[in-house]
Amino acid sequence: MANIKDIAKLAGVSISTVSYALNGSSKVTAVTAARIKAIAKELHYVPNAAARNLKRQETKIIGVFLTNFSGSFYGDLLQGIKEGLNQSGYDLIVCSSKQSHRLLPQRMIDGAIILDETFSSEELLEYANQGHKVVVMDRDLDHKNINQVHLDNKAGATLAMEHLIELGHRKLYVVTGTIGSFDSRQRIQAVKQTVGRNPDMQYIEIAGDFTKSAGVLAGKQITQEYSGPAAVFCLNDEMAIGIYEYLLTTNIRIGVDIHLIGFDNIEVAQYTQPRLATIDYSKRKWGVLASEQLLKLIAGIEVEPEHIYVTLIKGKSMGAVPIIN
Amino acid sequence: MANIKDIAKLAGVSISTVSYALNGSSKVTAVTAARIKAIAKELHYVPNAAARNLKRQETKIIGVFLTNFSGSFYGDLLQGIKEGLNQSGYDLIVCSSKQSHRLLPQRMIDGAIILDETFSSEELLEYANQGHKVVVMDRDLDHKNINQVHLDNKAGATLAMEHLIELGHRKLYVVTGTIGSFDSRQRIQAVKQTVGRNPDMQYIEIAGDFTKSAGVLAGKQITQEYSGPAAVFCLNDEMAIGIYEYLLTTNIRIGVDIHLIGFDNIEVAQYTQPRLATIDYSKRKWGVLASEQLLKLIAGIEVEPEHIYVTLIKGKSMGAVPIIN
DNA sequence: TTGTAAGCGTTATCAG
DNA sequence: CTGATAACGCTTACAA
Repeated sequence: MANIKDIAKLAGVSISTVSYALNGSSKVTAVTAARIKAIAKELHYVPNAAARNLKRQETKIIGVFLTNFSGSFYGDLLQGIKEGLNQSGYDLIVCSSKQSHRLLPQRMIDGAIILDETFSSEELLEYANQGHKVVVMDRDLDHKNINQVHLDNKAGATLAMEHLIELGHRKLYVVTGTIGSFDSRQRIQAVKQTVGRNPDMQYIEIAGDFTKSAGVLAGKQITQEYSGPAAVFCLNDEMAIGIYEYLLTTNIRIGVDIHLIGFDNIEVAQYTQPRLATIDYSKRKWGVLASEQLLKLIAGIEVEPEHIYVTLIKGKSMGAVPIIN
Repeated sequence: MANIKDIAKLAGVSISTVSYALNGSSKVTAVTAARIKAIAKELHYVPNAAARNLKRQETKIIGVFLTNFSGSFYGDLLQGIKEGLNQSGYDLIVCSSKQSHRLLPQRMIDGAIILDETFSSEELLEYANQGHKVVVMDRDLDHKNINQVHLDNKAGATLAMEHLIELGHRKLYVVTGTIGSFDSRQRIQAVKQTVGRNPDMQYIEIAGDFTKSAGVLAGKQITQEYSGPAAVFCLNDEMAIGIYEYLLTTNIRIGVDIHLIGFDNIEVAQYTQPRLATIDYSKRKWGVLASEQLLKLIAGIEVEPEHIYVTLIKGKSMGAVPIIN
């Protein structure tokens, strides 16, 4: 592990000259700079990040925090974030687990992008109070060191609701997300608004938690109570897949007896048969926007909270109710 | 951003006393320690990682490097790695991109787990030569600072081959992975061995790259050449899904006309209809093992390279060839 | 153009 | 039990 001292000794110059040479300062002759660089290369010199970070008071690393690594959900999102950051010379690291929260307050990263329920909002506000920069994608937080980029949940849920109402559905199950989840709450709120405008609708809420197994459970419950066509709005695709999978084991037909619509348009959604109706949005763009917001926050540029637009994807999993005369 | 100096000033003690107190040394009275801790908490003191890393010459962070973030492939694997590491007080960060390679030589991480084709083996060997600790999961590298944990590719490919031969198949397509991929090469080798033992087999290789779109292309080619039942062994599930998806748009029936088997048992494999036959293994265990190997490497404990065992998962995508008399 | 030296925030050795 | 002080490796005024 060579350091600038070693190089200085070998080159017969002082460490500051080495530092200047390696950082391309014009304060040093082209010849000595070349000589120093040659020696550095030969010694396989790599600057020590800890020392440099300590001096510069920044790491040029941004952390993205996820509740977990599973689910095909995050691929494009992370890709988007990475693109945004790399362009500006920042590196991206992805973290998941309570103990890695420390990376932010300990200043191992210059900022954080949060999509992680294991952070409490109090915790985030405290970090923000200490001057740490944060972008949240999964909650609503007002602080000068926090920016937010949200999905347009209200629009998405409303699109889904209007679609199924248009298809004639009047009996509706809604499988909710984790209690306390921002996205879940916003979606439920929009659902209730739409239901409120359609007084002839029967509305049944099933508590879920965004996981596939919650979907399976919901599927069981719905099957047991089955008494004619019903629409099921799962607040994410993962749970819709759970229901789908469960219904395959019964003789209830999806898109005929039970009608399904999800949210997120995850990859598997297109492989189900019939195709899962769902709400789509650009996960990549969501990520790009989040990274941009964080970089602006770090640079001290003020920004407005932003929204990601959503669209309806129709699928045979959500069919029309036959009109009964 | 309070530091120990601030605390020392407020507590009326020296910085070394503060350091001892905060690190729970017995060299300091319980009362002063308590007083110092109280002040630290009040100031929201958090030790600066850069300074600590610089002094300690370690970061207690391990980096996992992936070629990309997409694909539902990595969830369980990362979960396994994380569990292994967290137990030993290490944090996990996940990286992807050429520029983040720097984290290893710059000593921002104490070691790396590689599942990333963007690292050349030469690059890894150079890091190893500099004393950096690495575990590789995607290649074969012999160095005292590198450990390896591989899938039993040979066994997996052989299982797949024996299965399809047993079902009567004599015409075989193999869709390969990325050229130069260790897993792909090992699997092809096993395939060729089995083919060699069955001289009546017709063997056609289609170059792929482990992506779904490569599968779609392969599907097209196979369809064009179609002249009776054939088995297709895709060297990963992702490509098998590509073929599956393409065949759905044709009137060729999977498991009847074209018989498919993949490798990995990714999540979507169970949603295809008919179910995709594939080779399964515990991705979580693979991760746990990799983290254990890395920690041992760091601790200076010698270990043997390890293998992950694989099993065959049958599926209706791979049916029997009707016996023609 | 190059060298000296201070400082980033910790930890740890050595005196007191 | 507590306090100076050096050291970790680097950057950067300031001096020569």
